[in-house]
Amino acid sequence: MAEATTKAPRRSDALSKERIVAAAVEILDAGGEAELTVRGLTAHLATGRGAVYHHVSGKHDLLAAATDRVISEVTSGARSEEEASEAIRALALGIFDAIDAHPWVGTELSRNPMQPAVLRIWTSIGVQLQRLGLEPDALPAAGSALVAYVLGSTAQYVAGPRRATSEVDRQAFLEKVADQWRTHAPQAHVTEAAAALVEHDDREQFLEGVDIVLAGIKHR
Amino acid sequence: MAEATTKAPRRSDALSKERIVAAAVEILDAGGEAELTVRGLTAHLATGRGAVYHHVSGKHDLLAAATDRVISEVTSGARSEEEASEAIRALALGIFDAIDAHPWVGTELSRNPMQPAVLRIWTSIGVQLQRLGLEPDALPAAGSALVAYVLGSTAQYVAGPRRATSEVDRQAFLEKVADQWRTHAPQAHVTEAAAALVEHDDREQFLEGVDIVLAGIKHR
DNA sequence: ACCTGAACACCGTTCAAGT
DNA sequence: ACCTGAACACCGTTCAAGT
Repeated sequence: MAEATTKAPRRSDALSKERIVAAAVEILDAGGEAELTVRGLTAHLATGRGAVYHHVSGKHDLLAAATDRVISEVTSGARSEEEASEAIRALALGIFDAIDAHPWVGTELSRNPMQPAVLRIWTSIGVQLQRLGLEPDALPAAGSALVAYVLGSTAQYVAGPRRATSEVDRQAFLEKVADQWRTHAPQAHVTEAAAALVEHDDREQFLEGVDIVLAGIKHR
Repeated sequence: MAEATTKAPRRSDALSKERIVAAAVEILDAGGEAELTVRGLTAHLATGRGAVYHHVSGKHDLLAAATDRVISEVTSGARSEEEASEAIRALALGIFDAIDAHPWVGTELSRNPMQPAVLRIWTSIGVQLQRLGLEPDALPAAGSALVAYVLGSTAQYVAGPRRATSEVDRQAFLEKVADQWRTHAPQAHVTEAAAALVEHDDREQFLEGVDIVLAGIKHR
C-alpha cells in the first residue's frame, strides 16, 4: 500500500542546501570568489536560476555556509588530550592550512566577522584558553587577540582575491616593505631583517606569531 | 599676449584624481561600500559616466586610493620622540580610530592586503619595532604579528559591511560566543569570563591586545 | 513543495563622438 | 586632452507559470 500511494519518485539528485553548498565550494576552489555566480552555480547544478533561493536566502548566506563547511572540519577535529597551548597551535595551523587550500575562506572570514564559521573559531579558542588557567577577566582580551591574529594573518596571507598572479604579487609587496624599511632605517641589522622578511616561510612565520601571542598572554 | 592666446579657461572644478577620491570618501562615509557606484559617483561629480576612468584605472584603484587617503593621515602623524612601544600603541590606536570613523577602511584593508595603505602600516610598524632593539631575524615575525593583529582586530571590530543594524548584531554575536563558552566549560570562572566578553569596551580591549603582542615580542 | 526561466533592476567598463 | 553618455556584457533576485 505504501508503494501504491507513493508519489512519483524524487529525483535522486534533488536539490538540498548541502548539495548547493558543496557545488559552491567546488566552484570557489576552482575559480575563486569572482567565479561564484548564481548563473554559474545553477548551470553546474543543471537547474533553473531561482531554484537555489528555496534552500539558501541569497549569495551571502551561501558564502557563509560554504565557509562554515570548511572551518567546521577543522574545529571538529580538535583534540583535547594535549596541552592547551599545543592544542591552540594545532587549531591555528589547521585554520591556516584550510585557508591555504581554500583561499576564498580567508577573505570571507575577515569580510564578515559575525558569521557561523567565526563563531566556531571563537568557541574553540575560548575553550582551549580556558584550560590555560587565566584569570577570568583576562580571557576576553586573550581570546580576542588570538582570534584577531589568526584571522588577520590568514587575510594577509591569501593574496588579493582577484589576481591570478598572486604569488608574484605577494613577493613584490614584501620587497616593497623591505625597501621601505631599508630607506627609513638603513642600519646593517635592518637590512638583514628586510632580507629575512622577503625570504621567510609563511607557515613558519604564522606559527611564530601564534607563539608570540601565547607568550604575551602568559607574560603580560 | 598671454591673455590673448589663453584657451577657454578650465572649469575651476575640473576633475582630478584627488577630487574623485575625495568624493568617493564622502560617499563611503555616508553610505558604506554598497553605496559607492560609478553611477552615483559621477552623478555626485556632475560628470559623465566614463569620465573617472581618465583619472583612476577602475573601482579597485579608487577604493585603494580612498583607503590610502585615510591611512596616510594616521601614519604621517607618527611622532618619533616617544619611546618605541609607546609610538606603536599610538599608531595602533590611530588606525583603530580612523577605522571607527570610516568603517569601510577596515573591510578594505583586509580584503586587499597588498595595497598602498597596508604598505604604509607595515613601514610605520617596522620603523618603530626596529627601535625596540630586536635581533634582526626576530623583526619579520614581530612585524607580521603586529600587522596581522591590528588588521585582524579592526576587521573584527567593524561590523559586516552590509548591515545597518551593526551595533545590535555585534552585541548579539558576542552573546553567542559567551553562550558557547558557558556550554563547553560551565565552570564559574568561565561564566564570569563570558560576561566580561560581552561587556568589554572595544577600544580598551584592542589596546590590551596590542600590549599582549608587544609583551610576547619582548618575552618570547 | 519544488522548480523553471523570463523579467527586473541594477552593476563596472568601454568607446565613438563631441569639445 | 578631457569629457560625454549610450552601449555592452554582465550581475543577484523575484515571481508568474508550470509540475
